[in-house]
Amino acid sequence: MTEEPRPTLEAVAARAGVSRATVSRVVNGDPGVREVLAEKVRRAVDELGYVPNRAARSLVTRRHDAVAVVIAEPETRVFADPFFALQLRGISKELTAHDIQLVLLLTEGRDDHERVGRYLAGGHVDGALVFSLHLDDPLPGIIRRAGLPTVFGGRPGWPQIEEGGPGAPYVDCDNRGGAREAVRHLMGLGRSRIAHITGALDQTSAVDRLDGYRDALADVDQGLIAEGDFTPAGGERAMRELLDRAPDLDAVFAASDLTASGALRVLRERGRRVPDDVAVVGFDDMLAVAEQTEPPLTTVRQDIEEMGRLMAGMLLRGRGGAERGTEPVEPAGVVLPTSLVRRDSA
Amino acid sequence: MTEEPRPTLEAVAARAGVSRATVSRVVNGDPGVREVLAEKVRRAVDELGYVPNRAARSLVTRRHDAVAVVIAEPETRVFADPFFALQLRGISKELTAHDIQLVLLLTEGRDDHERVGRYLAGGHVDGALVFSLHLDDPLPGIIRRAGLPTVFGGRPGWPQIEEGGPGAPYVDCDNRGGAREAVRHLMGLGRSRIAHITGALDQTSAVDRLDGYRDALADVDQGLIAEGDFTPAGGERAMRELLDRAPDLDAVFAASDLTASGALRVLRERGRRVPDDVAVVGFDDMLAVAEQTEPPLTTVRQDIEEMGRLMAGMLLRGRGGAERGTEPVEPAGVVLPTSLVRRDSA
DNA sequence: TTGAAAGCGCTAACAA
DNA sequence: TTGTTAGCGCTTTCAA
Repeated sequence: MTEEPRPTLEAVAARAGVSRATVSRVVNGDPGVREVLAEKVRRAVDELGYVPNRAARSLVTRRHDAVAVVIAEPETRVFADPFFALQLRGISKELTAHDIQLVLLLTEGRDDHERVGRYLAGGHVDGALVFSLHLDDPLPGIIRRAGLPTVFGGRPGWPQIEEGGPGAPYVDCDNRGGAREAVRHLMGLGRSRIAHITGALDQTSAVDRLDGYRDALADVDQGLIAEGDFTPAGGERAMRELLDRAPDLDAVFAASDLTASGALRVLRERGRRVPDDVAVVGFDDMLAVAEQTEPPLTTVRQDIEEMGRLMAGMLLRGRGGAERGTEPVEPAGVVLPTSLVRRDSA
Repeated sequence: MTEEPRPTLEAVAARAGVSRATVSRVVNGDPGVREVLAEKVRRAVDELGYVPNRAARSLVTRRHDAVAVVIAEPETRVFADPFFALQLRGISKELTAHDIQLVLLLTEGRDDHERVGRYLAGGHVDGALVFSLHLDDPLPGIIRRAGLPTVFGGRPGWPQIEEGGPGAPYVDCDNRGGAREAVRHLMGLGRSRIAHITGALDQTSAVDRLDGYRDALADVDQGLIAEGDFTPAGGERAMRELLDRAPDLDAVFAASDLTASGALRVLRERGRRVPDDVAVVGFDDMLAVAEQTEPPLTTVRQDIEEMGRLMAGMLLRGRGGAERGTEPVEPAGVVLPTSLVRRDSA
């Protein structure tokens, strides 16, 4: 590693024939510098290829221009789906536009939680974007205690209103509304025995989608609800269960596209035609899945990348948890709309 | 943001009744400190909840304990597959074990290249792990010029041996060997008209898999090769082409599982039974795809997470590009073995 | 509008 | 073995 000493403020100042302070002002866009000098400085910066030393800057400003993205418990099956990739893209775009660095923290298991907690509390980043999948995850608590501005991805599992204060800021899609729309679509198709395969019910998204399903139905036949876990295998299992329990069902709303893909396989295996005998609607609009199933899947789309962008935006605009001074007026959560994408399965 | 001033070395030193230097030594594991004092210091650290200020440390050590992960051109279709998620997991695990931070840099388009180049050259990280998908990507060049230790994910597209020096370090799976094994497996099944749907040929992985296909065959019928692009749609297109051009084919080796899934759909549509009429082998062993196709896909597995871990390991062990002093003796690239996973399609 | 100077919290000689 | 001290490169009062 050839250690070519990179130019410092000092060097730029010397070259431009001004003081370090002036260079600093120009570099940081302080308007109180005569244009003649500013120009000189800019030229010197260019010629020398000067890049500010972030460490030195942080040391005095106590800012880091970096935020942590914490993805908790990325079990293979969950993490490996395109969800986080897209969300990361959205986040990255927004952060990049503001010249903020993205520090990625992946955790699995208790030890990691502690490590992450220490890191976040350690004051190395200016804020955090947190994805916590499970209701009983201790990480959100740890993070809140760290007193760092934070925005959550997905509605957090704990009660939003605490001690009169605002809840934790989060971004989510309208799981409940989307589910409602899916079921209503099936009803519009004339289906009357509409089953639901849930997601993993220790995640708010699954709970909300189940609630949406219930919303849409006048009265719900419990026998038409089977528990899944967002995976194809879970979808298969639940579909078999449903078919045994309620052979007369004529539609299925699955909590995810992956779930639906499993359900479709079982339906095919059992000789039910889709959508003729049984109409199927998924959730997510994961293209790699929804477009590839047999038949292609009608599903509820959520704009995942946009959710990421929004999370980052909220954090940067100071909507992160630990506010300073003025109490936040806006609601804690931002919920993005979903839309139904019609393909062939319903 | 309540700015509770976090304790400094100074504070710990005062509390422990020693000098800052001693505290620093203890914190950094310098053995030359009497156990009595060390213990006192450790207690003070605990009581105060002291966490070293990384900025201050970097400023003097000129190290950052941070590594950049650069993912170039994450077009939706490519980035959204589980590949990077898994690789990131592997990388994250290795870095975490060494208490190194992961700074994620996603790029799309020229402007970003420049920005990334500037960031890497700016000396904010100690090294970089780079995923560049396309042969003509300018990013690798930019990065090498930045003079930062770097390990590439996937065999880089430029010639490995330059001016007698070692090539750029990289980690890849044995694309060529895996392809060879896939084709030989098909031959072992008695197939004689084995077609190949390539990946995007501006990526080395696709080129290497094509070479492997050619290796296995005594003489290759060009009519049995169709160009794909790693997507299902590409697989469909290529499969149609092949079926028209060589209706007598009895096997297909697809450059990826996604490609294979498209091919399977066309085969079904054309009434060819798999594997009876046409045997199909994919590449990647992406579970979400390979286990879900109809029939489940026989494919070549690569251990993606392990590749990530290895990349990080190489970088940390100083095998990154810009060496200091001793010339690296090991070969530039590390190639991980693949293995054939048999399911039902071949 | 500009410059001089005082640190930010830490490590690393060097002395003791 | 421990302490003293001199910066690392930057921002930010404060004076000029």
